[in-house]
Amino acid sequence: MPEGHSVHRLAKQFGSVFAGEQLAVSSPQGRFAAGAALLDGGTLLSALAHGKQMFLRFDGDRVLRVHLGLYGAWSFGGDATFRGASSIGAPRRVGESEQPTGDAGASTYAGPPEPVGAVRVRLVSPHGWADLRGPTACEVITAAEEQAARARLGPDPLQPDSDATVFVSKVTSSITPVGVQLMNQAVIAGIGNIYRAEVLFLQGINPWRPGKQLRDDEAGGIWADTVRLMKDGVREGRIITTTPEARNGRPKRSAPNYVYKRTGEPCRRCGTPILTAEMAARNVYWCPQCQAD
DNA sequence: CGGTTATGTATAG
DNA sequence: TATACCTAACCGC
Repeated sequence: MPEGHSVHRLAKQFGSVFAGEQLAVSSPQGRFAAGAALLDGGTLLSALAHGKQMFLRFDGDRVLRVHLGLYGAWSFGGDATFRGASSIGAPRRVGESEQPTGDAGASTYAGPPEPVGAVRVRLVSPHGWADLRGPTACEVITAAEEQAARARLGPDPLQPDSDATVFVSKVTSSITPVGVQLMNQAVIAGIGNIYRAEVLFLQGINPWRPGKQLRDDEAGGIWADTVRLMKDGVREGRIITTTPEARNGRPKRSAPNYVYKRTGEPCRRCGTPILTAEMAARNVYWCPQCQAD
């Protein structure tokens, strides 16, 4: 998926283009017909991202909980109030940016297009539309259930009131490798496979090191760098972790990351070939020199 | 056109 | 640890 930064961009977008609007909700694909009927005609009050989950709060104690999973994505279109709205979700290539959607920001908006492909949910306001494809989770819950779902998540580096000490104490109290813990959404909410690899490289920490062997300041460094990287991700709409110097003058898209998906290629800092291994069913990447342990 | 791949998670065993 | 979920782009034939 789409790591946490994408979900925060989505929540912002829903808040700016749909909040306060009455929405027609449907499920062109049919798999969400019952849930769509519950929401149809409701007014969107607010949108919130916590980690990789998004909560769209409607009036009448109705909340649409969406988790994009590995392949989910939203696309948008509409009149001038939708200017800048992009398709946000699972990119298909490393470093890919969000794609402008068909008629987002059109000066003459004539309503939503015929649904293309498997559209699980379609939201339509007087000003535009949003289509959701391929989510892992998509359900209508209550505000109380939203609170319960959020209580199962760890602190989100992108929420200003998140408590870094909660993350630090969790990660340092378990012998589980730090690279496994960073993918555990109950430890820190929003990190995915790219941020895991990149933040551990930047902090010079081997993914296999047990959490208990991290000093508090090392865990705090992981948190602080994750906040920085994910804020950059929200701003850019892509995960760019390399500095211009590390890219050696090359464009961001050709060298966006230090280690992610660079198996066998030379480390951008020391030239040592990047290693990869399976860790908790996902590929982890690291530089054996810069992240000796 | 079929096989592969993906920034994720839940569940079974 | 393995598999299911179930979408779309990409690649090789």
